[in-house]
Amino acid sequence: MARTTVTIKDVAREASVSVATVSRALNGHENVAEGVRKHVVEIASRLRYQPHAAARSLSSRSTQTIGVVLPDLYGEFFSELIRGIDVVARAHRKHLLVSSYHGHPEEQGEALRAMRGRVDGLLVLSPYADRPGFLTDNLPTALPAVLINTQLADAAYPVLSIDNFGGATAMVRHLAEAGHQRIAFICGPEDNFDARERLRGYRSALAEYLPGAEALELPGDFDESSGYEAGKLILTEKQRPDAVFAANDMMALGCLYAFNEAGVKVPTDIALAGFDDIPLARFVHPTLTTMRISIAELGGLALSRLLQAIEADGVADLTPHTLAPELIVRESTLHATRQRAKAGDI
Amino acid sequence: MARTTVTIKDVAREASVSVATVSRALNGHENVAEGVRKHVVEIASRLRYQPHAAARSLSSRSTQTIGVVLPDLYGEFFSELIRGIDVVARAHRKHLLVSSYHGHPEEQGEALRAMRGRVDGLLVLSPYADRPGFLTDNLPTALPAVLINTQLADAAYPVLSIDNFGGATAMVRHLAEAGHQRIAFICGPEDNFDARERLRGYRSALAEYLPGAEALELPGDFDESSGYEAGKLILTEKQRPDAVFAANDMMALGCLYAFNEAGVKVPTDIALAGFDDIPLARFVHPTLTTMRISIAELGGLALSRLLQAIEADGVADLTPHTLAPELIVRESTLHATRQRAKAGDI
DNA sequence: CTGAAAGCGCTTACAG
DNA sequence: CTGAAAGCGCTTACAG
Repeated sequence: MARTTVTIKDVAREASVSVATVSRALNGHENVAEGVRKHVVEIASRLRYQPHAAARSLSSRSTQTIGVVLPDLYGEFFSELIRGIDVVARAHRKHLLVSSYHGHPEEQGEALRAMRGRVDGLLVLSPYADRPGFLTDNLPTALPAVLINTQLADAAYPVLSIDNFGGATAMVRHLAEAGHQRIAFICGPEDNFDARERLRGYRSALAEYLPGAEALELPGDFDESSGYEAGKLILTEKQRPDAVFAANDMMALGCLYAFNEAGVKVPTDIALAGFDDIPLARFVHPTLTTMRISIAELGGLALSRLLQAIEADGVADLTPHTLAPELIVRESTLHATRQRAKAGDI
Repeated sequence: MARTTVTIKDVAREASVSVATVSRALNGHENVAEGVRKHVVEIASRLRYQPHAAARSLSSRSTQTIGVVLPDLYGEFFSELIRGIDVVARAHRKHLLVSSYHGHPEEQGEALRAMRGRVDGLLVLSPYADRPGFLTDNLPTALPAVLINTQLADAAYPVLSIDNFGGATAMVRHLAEAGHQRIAFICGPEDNFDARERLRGYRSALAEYLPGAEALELPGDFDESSGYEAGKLILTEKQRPDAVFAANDMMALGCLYAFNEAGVKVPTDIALAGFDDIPLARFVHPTLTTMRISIAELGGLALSRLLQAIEADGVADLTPHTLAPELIVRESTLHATRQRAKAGDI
């Protein structure tokens, strides 16, 4: 295999110059005679020469790639996040090395450590980031990193996140102002930072806007089926809630399905709201009120910040950056008061 | 930055052995005295030594990483595909370098070429794969590759794909057997291989099962909104179809929304079927009849095949492998004849 | 079982 | 503007 591959030496020989000159010519350095440059470029392309990335990385100490370490690669959230990262990466001609670890701290530690020599910086979304020593033990020395949706005791790394707390608060407030008195909440996974923050927002807003109202919290895991189960559970409550706030849209859709099945009308019998504003939120019947968060933007901003840190030779701007979700009112909460849906929705 | 990083030399010095011995000890070679091995391992871990991937790749001629080149990183399909690939990659402790090119042939060519020295093999999903010379011009020499969902004139590379043609045929047959006479089809993007195959299947099955029936093909691009538009268009047909087959579920959902909006009942007034069996297909009302395809499995199989080729030093098994979709009958086509939904659906 | 040395394919001061 | 040489951090025959 190696035999068939052309190296910088082959180009140098063919062009009758030194490998140093080939390197300079191909990398666009100034100090190469124009004629020589052209000649080298031509030979290189004729030979289909492609620099060996590992060799280049080793000597230039730069990989032109960014490591992205996530709990999972699957699902709307990660998919969107990766998309946002990808857009910025492509604009800067960076490669993306992705890694998932599916919830094992050791596995993630390993994933993090294995990044040495592979990437110029790291984007990490980790529920373990706040464990004492986790990051310092596992992040390769001197590798700039930006954390996403993470809580961090000390500001050792830049953190970019969604204001889930504020978003949940705003939704509860919307429901309360619409006249709902008994608002149930379908929780997300307990080990999920966003989910915890949304729950915290629900509780806090309940205390603020509906003092004295009892919290009704149903378990959920962000999947439709858990929303479906929660929906069925809600219908068995002796004192049925008049509104349901699901910690994400997928669960809201599952819940909606349970209501449909039972003949319970949304929003006439009960209001329903989600979180995320996934594309389908506007295609279900009734259309779903939700909080819009721009996951792609989050990913893009995180990478931009990381790129800055890399440029600055590892010196990062540690100011935390928080993205505010936007309330999107649609049909599913439009009963009590006559609010109008936002324009722009189909 | 470089200063703070510990290399194999540091470990060797600290352990009072040669770098060669450190290398052998850490890589689990047999020919190292047990005591020495332990000692070296201990020093290495105390120093938090982590081998530099680029250096290792360069000398061992192996990167332990797989390149995944896709049109896009976003959406249900790619997300699932990456997930399937990820599972197998993790099992084999391979890293994943992902790359998207959003429809530009030149950009994809560049992405492909840039893989030299970064990966041990390539998984590629490309609409340009059948262009003469595209692959040979751009695939780094001697890099094993497996193509996904691609048509290839010559069997130069292994190809793994979904039997979209067969799936579409089966769906049309299902609709025809249920008594539908006039079946409309909402197409996917023209440059999409799966979409073209499904269209081909629709046409072929129409000719076979409903000879004489007129084909009614609506444009679409796999997004909900195009399905919504197609749905509205269908309702304006002077001779309204009694069934609609959308080239994917997302469009079927958009179409369903248009029908709902117009007060047209599914399946009473018109039957509706999709393709893909996305999770939401069973959560809409009515639940959606569709063809289930296991994208994750496709990705996993593709990587397994690639891993084999790499093991075999680039000698690949060129037998094409095709995954058959499975017909999932749900409520949206359950009018004309009294078929029962498959068990296992919520 | 161990070390010295060559080599992987580049880049980059250093001279000229 | 150009080349010879050192070096990036590893691995792996080759001797011993």
